Amino acid sequence: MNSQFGERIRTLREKQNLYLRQVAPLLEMDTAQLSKIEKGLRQLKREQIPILAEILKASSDELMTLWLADQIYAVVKDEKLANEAMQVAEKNINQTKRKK
Amino acid sequence: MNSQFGERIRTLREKQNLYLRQVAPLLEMDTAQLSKIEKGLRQLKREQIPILAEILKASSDELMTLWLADQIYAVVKDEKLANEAMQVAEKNINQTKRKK
DNA sequence: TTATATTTGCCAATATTTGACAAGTCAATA
DNA sequence: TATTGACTTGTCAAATATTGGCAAATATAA
Repeated sequence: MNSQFGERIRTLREKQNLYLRQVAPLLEMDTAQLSKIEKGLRQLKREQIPILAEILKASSDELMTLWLADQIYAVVKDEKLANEAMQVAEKNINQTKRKK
Repeated sequence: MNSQFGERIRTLREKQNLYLRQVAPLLEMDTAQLSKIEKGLRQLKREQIPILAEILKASSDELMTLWLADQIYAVVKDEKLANEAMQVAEKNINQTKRKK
């Protein structure tokens, strides 16, 4: 639970008036799995994000951002040093980028 | 490779003039494993961080922060949306904190 | 060469995540 | 209250990923 990505794709799906039963097969899974994904109990595969974005007529970048944010959140939730760790990580990312 | 945590504990170990062979048994592992951890090829278990901090006479919080930063980095490295995702995640963390 | 420290490669053991299915809840409505 | 449709939940084997342990390789110094 507590999944930004899951909440977002549920909202988008409902906005498109689509049922789980309609969307799930397009992602080659059953409704139970997609239901769990929307509730944050399972992870959508990274490479399926663009596919789902198209189905839901949404921005792939937006969904990818939320999906990544969920992964990060899973690492640091309940950590008292979460913010410090994020700062260090952010620095590393931007340094790596600069080197390219 | 590319592990802040690993680099740091190697530096600390060398500063204490300790060999892998001396430290590894205190963590109940062999030198090969600890070597890989220092090179970022394996992860130290989260619960072993305080133990290692004591051995190296270092700050447990500092090591924990670097360890967490490595986990975050593993998620977002190579992601063009890394920074956006970090911002979203950071917001979630601080909202969760506030609710407590 | 020998000795010591570290590294690397391999693979079985262990742990984690996923896929698939069945059974369950819930709400609407006949 | 029985039925239907949408969604949810639980279970568990299968698929994946990670780790532990060992042996061999490398490196450096004497």
